[in-house]
Amino acid sequence: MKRHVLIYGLIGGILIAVLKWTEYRYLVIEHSIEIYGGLIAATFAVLGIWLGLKLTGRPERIVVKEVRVPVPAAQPFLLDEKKRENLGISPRELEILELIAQGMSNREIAGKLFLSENTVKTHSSRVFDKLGAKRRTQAVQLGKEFGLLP
Amino acid sequence: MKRHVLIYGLIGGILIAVLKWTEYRYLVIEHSIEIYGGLIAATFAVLGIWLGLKLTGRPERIVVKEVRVPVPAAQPFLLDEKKRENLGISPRELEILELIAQGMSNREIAGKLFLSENTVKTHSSRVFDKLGAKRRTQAVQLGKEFGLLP
DNA sequence: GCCAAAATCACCCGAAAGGGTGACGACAGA
DNA sequence: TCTGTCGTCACCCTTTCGGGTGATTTTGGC
Repeated sequence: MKRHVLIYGLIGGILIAVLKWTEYRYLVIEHSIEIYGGLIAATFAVLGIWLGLKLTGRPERIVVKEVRVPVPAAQPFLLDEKKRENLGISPRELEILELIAQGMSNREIAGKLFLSENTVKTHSSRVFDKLGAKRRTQAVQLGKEFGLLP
Repeated sequence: MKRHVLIYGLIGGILIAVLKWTEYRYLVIEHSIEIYGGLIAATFAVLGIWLGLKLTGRPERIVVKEVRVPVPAAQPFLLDEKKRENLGISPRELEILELIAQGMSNREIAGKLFLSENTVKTHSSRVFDKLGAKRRTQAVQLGKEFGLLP
């Protein structure tokens, strides 16, 4: 987690240096200040969002205490936290499983979660193993049966 | 978790110090463009972080005690035949899609339906095309949304 | 501060999936 | 009869998956 902040600062510093350098080259042009400011704003906004996403960390999920009460129908789906832990599936792994269930490829998941594709593959492999699935479609099916997916 | 905030603040302070230092060096030459850019950078960084936090914002909500565990509640599921024809999906293609949704591989489907694997692949390719899916997991997801799958 | 679990990433390799094309027979409807 | 759809199958090629192994870094609990 520390690394992200460091990277953030580093990139920020580099950007500042670059901008400063370009500043001297293009300052003569009219309205360049606006462009300069816009660039800074955009980059820092993106970086900030990235940092913010990183900082939010793991999605804490709702814990379900099982009490068997018959209910008519129509549930908004509540994650069976107990089942998840029984199967030894980590929150992150479940997160990957959810994205798989939405039909995303490993590469897309990696992009969405700011991960390398290899990491996504590791997570998915583990979750397949824990679910006893051989394919991602099967993992999704099993995940639904186990109450891990809506 | 608080430590990260502290580190971030620390680095922020260092950055501010550095900026201030450079400010003193160049203030006399170029009129406070650094301050301008720095301010923009800072505000947008903060804004971005805030946005990032808001986007995925959940400050560790936990625990729902005594949750009603829903009983099946008998949702019959009726195939949306109209939708199927709208999409131009043939019955056979839907049959393959259903087996895909159950997590079966092309080979397994071929075995179950006494078909060649190639045939299964053609059917699945066609159904993916008609659904606008690139992957079988996505096809399953879309199939459910379209009311073609339970 | 140490330890275990979790998360991250890399590399290799074989299997599975998917895209594209072409083909052929059956069958229904014009 | 002709045409269009459906179902069937083949071949080639690229991409994606999944298994296996090993490694480092974070994190949380004690």
